[in-house]
Amino acid sequence: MKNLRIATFNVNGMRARLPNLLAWLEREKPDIACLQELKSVDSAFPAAELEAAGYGAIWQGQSSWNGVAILARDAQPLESRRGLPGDDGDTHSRYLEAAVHGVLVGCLYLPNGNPQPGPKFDYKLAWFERLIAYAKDLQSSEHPVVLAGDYNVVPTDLDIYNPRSWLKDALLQPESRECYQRLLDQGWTDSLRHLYPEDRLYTFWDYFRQHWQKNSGLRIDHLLLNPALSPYLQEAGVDAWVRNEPHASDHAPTWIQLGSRKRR
DNA sequence: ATGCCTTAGAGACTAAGA
Repeated sequence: MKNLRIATFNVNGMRARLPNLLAWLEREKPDIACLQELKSVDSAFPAAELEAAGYGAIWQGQSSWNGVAILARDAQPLESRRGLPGDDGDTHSRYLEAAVHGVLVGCLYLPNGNPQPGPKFDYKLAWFERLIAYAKDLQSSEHPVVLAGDYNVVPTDLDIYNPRSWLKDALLQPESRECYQRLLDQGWTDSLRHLYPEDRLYTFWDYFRQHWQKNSGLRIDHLLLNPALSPYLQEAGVDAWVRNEPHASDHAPTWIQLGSRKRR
């Protein structure tokens, strides 16, 4: 495995965030970037600007909400799937998958699920079940696979500054956490948690109550590796500086560095 | 229970986010 950096970044509006996105790509130069919450239609995707920055892309847009994309540095992602199987009536743009730089990359935007209980929470859990069912074959694949994106799940209380005011939120519900754990139990590696088992690492800080300034964050953007890929995990982190920029998304890019197989 | 803030897209506001 050659050195490869794979990142996931919920941009929260592609149009509003394009300058921030380009500045991040220029500085960090990820080889692969999974984007979520484009909030714009396919025809508005800034393919030319990304091309000029050195990135090929595929995207699945949607007006106003959702939307996912996969960017590849000096390459064109080879699309292998758009949309999860299991519900032909699901119109949300939340899953895109491609072969890039020798890795199969699943880019996902899992439903938020608020308010709960209610139909949105039901949709979240149903979508999660479809992901778990679909991920089973990817997990056992002999090809390297990463499932990267905004999972909208705070896996444990270590992944949030203080759960107290979030106890009724869909991101912390036992059902949401149970789904995430059941996905991991298939044999996926949660990259950041694997490398930093006891650290408080956040990927999202909401716009309210000066949560960024107080580092009141949540870890909800995850990169999951199958056993064919996990031996090559070398480093992982969060580009928190992006969250501190003017006009920032409420998420920061989260990344892994792959390289030669780690000695054990 | 809700605001706190920000986005998109419509239309002078609403829905949604997490």
